[in-house]
Amino acid sequence: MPKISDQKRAARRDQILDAAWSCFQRQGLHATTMDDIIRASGLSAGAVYGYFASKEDLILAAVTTSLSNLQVMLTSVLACVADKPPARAVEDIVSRIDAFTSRKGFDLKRIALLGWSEAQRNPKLRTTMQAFYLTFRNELKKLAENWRDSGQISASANLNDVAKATLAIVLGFVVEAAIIGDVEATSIGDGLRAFSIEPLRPDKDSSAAKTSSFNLAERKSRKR
Amino acid sequence: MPKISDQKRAARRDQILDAAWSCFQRQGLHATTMDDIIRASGLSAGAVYGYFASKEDLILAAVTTSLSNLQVMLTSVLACVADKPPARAVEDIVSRIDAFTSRKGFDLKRIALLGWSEAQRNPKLRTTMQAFYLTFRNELKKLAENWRDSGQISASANLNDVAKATLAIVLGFVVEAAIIGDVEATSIGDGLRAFSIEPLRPDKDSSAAKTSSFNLAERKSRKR
Amino acid sequence: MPKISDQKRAARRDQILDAAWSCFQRQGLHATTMDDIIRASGLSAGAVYGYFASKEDLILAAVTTSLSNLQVMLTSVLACVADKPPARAVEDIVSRIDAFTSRKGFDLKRIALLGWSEAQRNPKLRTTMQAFYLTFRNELKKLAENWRDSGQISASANLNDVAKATLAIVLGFVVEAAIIGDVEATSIGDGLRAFSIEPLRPDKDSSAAKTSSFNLAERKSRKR
Amino acid sequence: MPKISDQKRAARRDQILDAAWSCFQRQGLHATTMDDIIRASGLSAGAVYGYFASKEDLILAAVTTSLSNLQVMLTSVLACVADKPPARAVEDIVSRIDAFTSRKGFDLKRIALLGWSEAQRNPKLRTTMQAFYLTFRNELKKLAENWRDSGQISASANLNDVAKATLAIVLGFVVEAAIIGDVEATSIGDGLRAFSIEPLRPDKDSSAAKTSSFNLAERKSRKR
DNA sequence: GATGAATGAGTCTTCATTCAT
DNA sequence: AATGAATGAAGACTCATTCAT
Repeated sequence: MPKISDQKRAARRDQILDAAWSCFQRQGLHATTMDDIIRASGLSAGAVYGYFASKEDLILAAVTTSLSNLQVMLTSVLACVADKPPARAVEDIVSRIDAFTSRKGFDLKRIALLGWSEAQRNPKLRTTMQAFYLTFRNELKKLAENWRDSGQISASANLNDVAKATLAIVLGFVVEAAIIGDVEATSIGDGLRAFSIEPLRPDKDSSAAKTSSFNLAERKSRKR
Repeated sequence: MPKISDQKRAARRDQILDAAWSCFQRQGLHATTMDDIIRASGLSAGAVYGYFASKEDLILAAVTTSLSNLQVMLTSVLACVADKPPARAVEDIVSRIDAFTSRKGFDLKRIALLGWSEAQRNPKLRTTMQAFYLTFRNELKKLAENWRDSGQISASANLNDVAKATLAIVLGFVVEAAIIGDVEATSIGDGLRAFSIEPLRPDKDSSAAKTSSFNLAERKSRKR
Repeated sequence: MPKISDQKRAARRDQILDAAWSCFQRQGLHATTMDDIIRASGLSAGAVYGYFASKEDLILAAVTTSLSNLQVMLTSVLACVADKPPARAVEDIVSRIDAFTSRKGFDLKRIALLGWSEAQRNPKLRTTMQAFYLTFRNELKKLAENWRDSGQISASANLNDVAKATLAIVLGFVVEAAIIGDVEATSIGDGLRAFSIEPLRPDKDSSAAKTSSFNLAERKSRKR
Repeated sequence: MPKISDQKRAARRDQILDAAWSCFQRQGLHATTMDDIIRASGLSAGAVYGYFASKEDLILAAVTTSLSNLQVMLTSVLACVADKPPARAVEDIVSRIDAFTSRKGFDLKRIALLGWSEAQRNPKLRTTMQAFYLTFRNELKKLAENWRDSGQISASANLNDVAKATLAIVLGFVVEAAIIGDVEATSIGDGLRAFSIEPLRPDKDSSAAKTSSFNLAERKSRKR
C-alpha cells in the first residue's frame, strides 16, 4: 500500500487531537479513555497508535499544540498592545485569552486547568509549560519597560516583579473564570485601573467601541 | 474492639486524609490508587472504606477539608490586613498562602491546581469551591471598600471589579508559583505597587534595579 | 458474667434465624451478606457468630429449621387426609403448603426454590433434603396404599410410582406458584381430578365451605 | 485482527456460554466467579466482557439460551404427543426433558433449579421465565382439549386447571429428579396412570408388584 | 497501512470473619 | 459474654496496548 501523503498524515493527526481535546474537556485527562478518543476520532485503535505512541504522548502533544497555538495568538496581541497603558493592555490580553479557542468549541480556560494539574506529575509537560510561561512573562517585561519609560508605572519599579504580577493577573483570571465563571476582561481591566494613577476612562460610555478592539459589548450593565 | 471514641475516630479520619494528600500531591488525584492511600495510611482496605465510601468521596473530603482549613487561615489574615494599603495587603495575603500547609509538608499551591482540575468534572466539588471563592472574594470587596474610603484606590472604582482583580492576582500567584516556581509574595506586592500611587518602600529604591530578574533568592533577606 | 439461660439462648437463635430468612427471601442466599443479617437481627457481629460458626452454617440451620417445621405440619395434614380420595388429599396437602409460613410473612414456596438451588452445591444440605423428601414420599406411599385398598386407584398400581408422581405434583405446585404465581391448591385438585374416575365434586357450588377445610374462597371466578 | 465474521462471533459466544454453564452447574450461579468462567472458556477477561457486559448479563443470557433451546425441543415433543393419552403424553414429555441437555454433559434439571432460584431476585429473568412457562402451559392446555374431546379426561374438566396440574407434574419431576435423583419418566407416567381410567399397560401387570420401589434400574428395559 | 479483537495487569470495592477491649 | 472496628483475600470489571489478519 502506498505511503500516505504528509498532508493527509497531518490532517489525521489534527483529527485525533481534536477528538482528544473534545473528550479531555468533557471528562478530564485521566477519566478520558483511549477508547473514548478513538471513537471520537472516527479512526481505529491501531490508527491512533500509529500517530501517538501512548496516551501520555497524546496528552503531551495535545497540551503542547494548544500552547503553541496560544503562543501565536499572544504574540499578536502583545504587538497590538505595546503602546497601551497598563490596565488597558492587561484587559486586552485577557480579553483575547477569554475569546481564544484553539479549536472550535473549546474553552482554553478549562483546558488550562487540566494542563496545569497534569504538569504536576509529568516532568516533560512541566518543562514545556515553564518555557512557555517564561517566554510570555518576558514579553510582559518588555511591556512593563514601555510603561516605565512612558511614566505609567513607577520609574524605579522592578520590571521582573511587574511582569510577575501581570502574569499573575492574567493566569488568575483564567482560574476565576473557569471556576466561578462570572469574570470578564473588563472586570480585570477596571479593577486594575482602580489601583493606578491612570485616570478612569473618560470615554467609558460614549466611545466604548473605539477604546478597545475587543468585545466590550458586555460592559453595559456596569456601575454598582 | 468496642465502640471507638469520637476523638479517635476523627484522628483515624485525619490519618487517612493525610495519607491521601501525601499521595495526591506526589501523583495527582487520579494516578493515585486506593491501594497507595491504604498503604500510606497504614490501615487496611476495609478500614479506609469504613471512613470514606469511595475514592470519589475521599477526594471530595480531602479537597473540602483543605478548603476549610484555608478558610480559617484567610479569615485571620484578612483581619490583620484590613487597614493596610492595597499592595501591602495583597502581599500579606499571598505571603500567608505561600507559607500555608494544611498539613506538614504539603504545598497548598500544588494541591490547589489538582482541586481546580477535578472541579471541572465533579459538580459537587465545583459547587463547594465556588462557594468558597465567592466568600473569599466578598471579603476582598470589603477590603476594597476600606481602600476606597481611605483614598487608596480611585473613589469611583467598581468594588466588585476591584475584588475580582484582586482575587485574580492571588489565584494567579498560586499558578505561577506552582508551575514556574520563582515567584514570591514580595514580587507580587512590589509588582502591584508599581502600578499604584502608593509610594515605593523606602528601602527599595537603591537595590531594585540591580536585582536579578530570575534569581530572587537574594530578596529573601529584605525587610518586609 | 453469668451464663445466659438456655431459653434466652434459643430465643436469640430464633431471632437470628428469623432475620436471616427475612433477608434470604428478599435477596437470595448469596446476595445476602452477613452484615445484612446482623443488622436485621439487631445483634452484633460477634453475637451472631456466637450462635453460628459461619454463613454456611447459618444457611444450613435456616433450611433445616424450615424443613423441620414443615415436617411437623405435613405430619398433621397427612393424618387429616388419610381417608380422603386422591385429588382431595393432594389438594389439601397443597393448600396447607401454600398457606404455610414457618415464620410470619415468609413464603415457603420461594424459600424452597432457594434451598433446592443451594442443595446443588452443598452436600450436607442435599443430604438433609433428600432425607426429608424421602420421608415425605414414604408417607405419600402409605396414602397411596389406602387409595388402592379402597379402590380409588388401580389395584395393580405400583405404589412407589404413585408416591413419586404425587410428590411431583406437590413440588411442581411450589415451582409453578413461585415462578408464575397464578396457581392455587384448587387448580391442582381439580386438574388432577379430571384425570381420574373420581366423579367431579357434586358440592362444588353449594357447599364449598364444608368440602375443604382450607381456603376455597378464591374459587368463585371459575368456570371457563 | 480485523472484523470477525458473525459466525465466528457466535461461536465464541457459545464457547463462553458453554464454559459458564459448566461452572454454574458445578458451583451454582453465585459461587461461580467470572474468573472461573474466564479460565474455563480459554479466553481472556477482556474478551469475555466483550461478549457479555457483566456477570448478571451472562447469567441472563445463559438461562435465556437454555430456555430457548428447551422451547425448541418442547415444541417438537408436543407435536409428537398430541394424540396420546394423558399419562403417556406426560411420560413422553418428561422423558424428553430428562434426556435433554442443551449442551453435552449438562443436566437441564439441575440447571432449572438454579434458574428458578435466580428468578426470585432478578426481575428480567423472572419475566422471561414466566413468559416461557405460560407459553408451555398454553400448549398443555391444547393437549388437554384433545384429551377432553376424546373422552380421556372428564368432559366438564376445567382445561386451565388440567394444564396447571400437568405443568406441576412436569416441573415437580424436575425437582424430584434433581434433589432425590431416583425418579424416571416411567415412574411419573405409571404413577399418573394409576389415578386414571386409562387401562394399565398390557405388559405391566405381571411385574409391577415385584419391582423394587427404589431401584428402578430394571425398568429401563421395559418397552414403552 | 489499517483494523479491531484480544490481552491481562491493575483498579476499586466488598464482605466473611476475627479479636482487642 | 458482647461489641464492632479492623482485616485482607477475593471479586467484578476496565483499559492501554498489541498484533494476527
